Amino acid sequence: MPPVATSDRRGRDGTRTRARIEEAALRLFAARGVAGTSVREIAEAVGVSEGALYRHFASKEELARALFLDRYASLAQSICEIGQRHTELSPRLRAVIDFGCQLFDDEPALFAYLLINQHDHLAHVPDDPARNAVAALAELLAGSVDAGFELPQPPALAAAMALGLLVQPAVFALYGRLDGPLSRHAPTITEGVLRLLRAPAFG
Amino acid sequence: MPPVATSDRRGRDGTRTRARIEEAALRLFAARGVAGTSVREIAEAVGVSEGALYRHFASKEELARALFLDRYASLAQSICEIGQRHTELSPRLRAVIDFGCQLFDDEPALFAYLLINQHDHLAHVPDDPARNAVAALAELLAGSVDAGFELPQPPALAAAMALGLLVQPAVFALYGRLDGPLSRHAPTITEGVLRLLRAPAFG
DNA sequence: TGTACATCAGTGAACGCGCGTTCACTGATGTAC
DNA sequence: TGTACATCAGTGAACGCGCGTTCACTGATGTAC
Repeated sequence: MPPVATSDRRGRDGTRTRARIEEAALRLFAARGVAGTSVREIAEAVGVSEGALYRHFASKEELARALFLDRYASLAQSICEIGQRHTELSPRLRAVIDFGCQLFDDEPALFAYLLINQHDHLAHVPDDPARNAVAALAELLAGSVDAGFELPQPPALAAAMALGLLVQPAVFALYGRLDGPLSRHAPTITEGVLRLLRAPAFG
Repeated sequence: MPPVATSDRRGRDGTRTRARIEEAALRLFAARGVAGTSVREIAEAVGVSEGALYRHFASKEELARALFLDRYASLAQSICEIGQRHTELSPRLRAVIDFGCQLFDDEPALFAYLLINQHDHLAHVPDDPARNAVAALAELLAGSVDAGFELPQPPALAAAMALGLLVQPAVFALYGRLDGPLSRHAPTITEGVLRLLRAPAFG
């Protein structure tokens, strides 16, 4: 019998536990903040001892950071894939805004966690568009300047403003200043970004 | 001799100390976060004992909240005043964006503190435009729909998108993704908001 | 196949440190008469 | 004006609690031969 591959191990494989720790931590961190969540609470939510947590993460802080960097990277990945599926600016924007709104509606805890804790981890995110959602978004814009569009300058400012048109409504939705699922507003947001980036008809 | 008015007391008046505590706390909270700043550090920065701090604030958490609510209210106040100085939408937008950029450049710690800690305190901000900067901004937009403008709907979404055009560039500036003082970009941001809110020439 | 050993996810109790907070006290200033 | 008392900002030492983290141990599973 050939040696069993590592990924096929059942009882001794902690992959599933690690995933459950991440899920519970994400939910608790989003709801009460990292400082407001104790290791005891995470362990209790998962149903393991506190010590078990340290088999998977060196510290609570490392858990919070790994969580942020992982999720942020997979967000970046999704944006890059949108760039591969569409080449022109309009459909790219439509797709990425639809995706962002849907993500917000489907996983509010993930969105809230990324939003609230960006300030603690953003400095540790690489510039690589494959792992950095903002870099991926900037590339999406700069890499597809079609006829009829004239991005505000510098490009980083154009990216910031376009992102703001999506993120700030999400923040409003998070705090109840904006009603309903965010997806409902996706067309208006898309229209707003198009207006922003479109070359004005006049001088 | 008539009794001395309370506000004229010198040695027993803690007003100055309270202000110094707020200044030091704002600076430290902005740099290291509320959880990352101890009461000992604040007291040391001010040059008083830890106990003295509790003459002015019931707890560290109350200090953080009072700081947020006060500063947020005075921001709202400034926006309201802009609404009184200008009646049409264009000059209002220009003035409020100039003001916001200038504030960011002049008091980065204040801006960072409000930005980073909004998620902890926003739920405790009243809806009154005199104390709520976002409500003040919404009023500024909704209360001056001139010819040539047609705000996206609902009004809260228009306010969110307009705010995003200013706040997200500020976030980028904070993390070094956008160069130079924010004021340098104020004209482009203003132009962006105008494009967003202006009725499209077509359909 | 059977036996001895290795690996490692998870346990559970304990540790100790840093934290926010308290409190009896001081001394300067203000008030009453 | 002088004296006795009240007020209150600030002191500094102490407290104790909750926290993140550690560690010797267990037991299920995998490997060698």
